[in-house]
Amino acid sequence: MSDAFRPKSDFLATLIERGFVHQCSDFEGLDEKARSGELVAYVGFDCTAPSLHIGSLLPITLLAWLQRTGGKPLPLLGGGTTRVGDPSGKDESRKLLSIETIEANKASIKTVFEKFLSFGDGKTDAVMLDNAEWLTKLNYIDFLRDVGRHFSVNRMLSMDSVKLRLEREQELSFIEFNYMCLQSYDFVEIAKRYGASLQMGGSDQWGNIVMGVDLGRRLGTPQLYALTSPLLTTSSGAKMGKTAAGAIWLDGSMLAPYEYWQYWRNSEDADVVRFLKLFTFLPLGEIAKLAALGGAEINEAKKILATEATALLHGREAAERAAETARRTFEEGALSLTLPKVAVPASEVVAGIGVLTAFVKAGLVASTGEARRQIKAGGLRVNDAAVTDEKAILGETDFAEGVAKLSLGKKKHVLLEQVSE
RNA sequence: GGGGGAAUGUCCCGAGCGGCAAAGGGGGCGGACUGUAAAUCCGCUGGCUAUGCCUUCGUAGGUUCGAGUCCUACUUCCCCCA
Repeated sequence: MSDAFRPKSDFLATLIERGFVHQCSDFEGLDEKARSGELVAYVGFDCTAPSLHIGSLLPITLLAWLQRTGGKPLPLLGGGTTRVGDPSGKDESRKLLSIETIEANKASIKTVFEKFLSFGDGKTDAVMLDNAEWLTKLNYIDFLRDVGRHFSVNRMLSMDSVKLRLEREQELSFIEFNYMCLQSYDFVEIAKRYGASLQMGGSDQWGNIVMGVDLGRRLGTPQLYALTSPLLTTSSGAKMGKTAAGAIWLDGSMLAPYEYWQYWRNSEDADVVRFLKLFTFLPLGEIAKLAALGGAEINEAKKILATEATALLHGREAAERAAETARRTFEEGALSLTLPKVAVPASEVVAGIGVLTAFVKAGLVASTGEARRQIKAGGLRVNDAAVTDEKAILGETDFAEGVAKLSLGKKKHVLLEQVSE
C-alpha cells in the first residue's frame, strides 16, 4: 500500500484504518470515485457449500462498509462460475458439483447477506446478483470473438494461480483455466448492467480481478478498480475458519450462535484488536480502549468481540443469550439450560443409556472408540463429574430437570434433553 | 506410439526384508500449567454389541498357511524418448 496516499473518501479511509486493504489497483482513482458518491462494487462468492464460512466474512464486511459509507453493494453468487471451479490457491482440481447442488447452495447462502446488508431499490440498497443469469446464456463462438480475443494466454500463464500449478506439474484442466476469463467477463458485464466499477475480494482473487479491470479497458467500460483484503490467518499462522469440528459456518442451522460466539471468545490474545477492527463495527476509539487491556483483562475484550461479531450475524438477542450462556457455564460453573441441546426419548432414559453412546449421541465424539479414548484421557464429564467407567449407564437420576450435561474438555458442553415421544 | 516411475491410515505429508491396525511428522483432540489465550510438557489420533471380531495401503483378480509388500490386468498421475 502506498504510504503517501491519504484517502479523502470515508470508504477508503475506513477500510484502510481498519486493516481491510491488501492491494488496490489505483488508490487515488478509487478514492475519487468513492467521494463522488457513485461507487457501486461487487464481490463474488462461490456456491460450493450450503453455507459460507468465516473465510467469506471479510469480503461480506467490505460490502457492508461500502453501504455504510454511501456506496451500493452487489453481492454476486457464482451460480455460473461455480460450475467451472476456481483454481486459485488450490493444489488440486476441485470436484465439479451438480447443478442441483449449486442451486440448493445458492438458496441457502443468500440468507446470510440479508444480515449484513439492506436490500431494496434505493440508491445504496444492495442487490443480489447471480452470474448464471448471463454466463449460462453465453454462446461459445460469440464469447471467443467478442471477449476471448482480449485474453493473452502468455499473460494468463504467468499468473500466480496458474504458474503455481504448472510449476508443481499439477493438473490444471481447461475449464479451470477458463475460470478467470469468466470472472473477468463478469466484471465487465456487471459494470455494464449495474454500473459497478469496483470488484473486491480476498487477496487470492487479485489476479482474476485485475484481469477484469484490463478486459474492461479493452471493451470500453468506464475505469474499473480492484481492491483486495488480506488473507486472514490467526497469529499462530493457522488458517481461519477451520476447527476439528469442521468449518465455522455462518448459517445458524449449521453452527449454533452459541458455538459461533465461542469461536470468537477463544481468539488468541494477539488477534483480538485486529479482529475487533475487522469483524465488528465498533468505533476505532472504543477498540483502542479495549486494546489497552493487558493480561487476563483482555478476556473482557474477547467477550465484546464475541458478542459484537455474533450480533452482526445472528442478531443482538442471540448474541446476548450466547454471552449469558457462556457466563453461567464458565464463570459460575452453573448449569445453563440454554446450552446446545440434543433430544433423547424418555423411554431410552428410563432404560438407561451407556455413557459411550450418550456422548456419541450428543455429537461430542465421533465414535464410541473415541469416547473410550477420551475417558482414558480424562476428557469426558457428565454433570461435571469425570467419567471413569466406560461401562457406566446414564439413567433417570442423571437427568435432573430432564437434562444431563455432557462435557468434552473444559469448553464443549451439550445438554441431553429428555423428551416424551 | 515406445520406455520408466508413482498411488499408503478418506485432513495432509510420508516410511514400510511376505506375519501389519502398518514407523515418523504436521494438523487435530484431550490432560497439566494459565486467563475459555499463546508458548511449553504429557497422552491420544481405524470401527464394533471388545481380553475377541470386522474393515483399511488406487481398482479387480492371482500366487501363498499368510500380501501394503510378489505376479497379471485395469484406472489415474508423473518423467524420458518419438
